[in-house]
Amino acid sequence: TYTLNLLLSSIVKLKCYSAAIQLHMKMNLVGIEPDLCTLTILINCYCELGQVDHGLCLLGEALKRGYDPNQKTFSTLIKGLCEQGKGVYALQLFENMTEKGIEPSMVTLGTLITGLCKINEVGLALELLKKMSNGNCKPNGVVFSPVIVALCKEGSVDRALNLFSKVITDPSISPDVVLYSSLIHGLCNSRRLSEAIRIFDDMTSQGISGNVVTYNSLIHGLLQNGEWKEARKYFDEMVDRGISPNIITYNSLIHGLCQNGQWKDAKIYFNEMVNRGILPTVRTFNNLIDSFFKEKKIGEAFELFELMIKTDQKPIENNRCTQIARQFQEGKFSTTESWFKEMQSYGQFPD
RNA sequence: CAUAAAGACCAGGCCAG
Repeated sequence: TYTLNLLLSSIVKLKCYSAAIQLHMKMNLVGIEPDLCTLTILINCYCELGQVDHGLCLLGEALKRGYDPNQKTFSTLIKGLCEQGKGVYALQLFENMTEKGIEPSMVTLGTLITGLCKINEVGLALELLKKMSNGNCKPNGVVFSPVIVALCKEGSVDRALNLFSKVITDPSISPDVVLYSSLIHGLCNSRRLSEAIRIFDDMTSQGISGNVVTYNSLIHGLLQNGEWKEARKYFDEMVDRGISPNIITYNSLIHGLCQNGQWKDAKIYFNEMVNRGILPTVRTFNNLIDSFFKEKKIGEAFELFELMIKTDQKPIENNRCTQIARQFQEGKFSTTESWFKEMQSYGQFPD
């Protein structure tokens, strides 16, 4: 059974959920009995396949076999219920487990809070947090970041700020880089960059250093706000501090620089990224190609389009620049009129 | 601490407004 679980676990890591379920059924026929861990893995599989009901049946099976479902079993189900939009049932299950004498762990609480936030039930999440902070087990820092993210997303940035200041002044909670980054990201997306930077500086002075995600949010936010020089400053700072930019950094940077008309720099970063061994994704290509078309750099755009195809990437369908590039490929722009027309759809007039 | 559970970052298209 131990070996079976090991195997199931790696199958799940590959996201082959139905394969895992089938394997379990076969092994069951051969007489290998599932333990609680097996069942928890399978519950997760059913949840991922959108079949929470089957997951609940497995909880029943666990009970029938005399197993005591633990925090992990319940967390898995709670997550599944939330992902199906059944936040109320998730809350019920959370309360049920408490009644049964299984103390929810921080992870269980975090799972529930995250699940509720992701289905726009921030209200329920906040209510639950309030109840929990009056109880015996105080929420840790982790459970607050999904709430902050959700509040920002729904536009209640000020409420997020409020909650954040309560959290960081609470002596029983030690804020971490994720908590700060969540707020920084929310502020960036609301174009409140000076506040984002202030929080970033606060974080640094608290001895918490930003990581690649923190910098990504800032760089992206600055670029969306037209502050591309600032964005490059943070990019340099990040590299100076020994933080390696990742594909998301480069995609944000390239896209943002293009939007700000800095396509030459964008191309430099594209080359830098390749030199660093970071493989451009189809997004990277699309951003650059799109921008080259807009800049009427047809040759460069087409060169990249071919490079994209050479390096494995499938062009994005339903996309203006893919369509135009294809038509180039097929030699459809033999007439100036057709080209003219296509380029007009870009809001540009060919020279 | 083991085989199972929680938080932050990137383009476009479509639909809704």
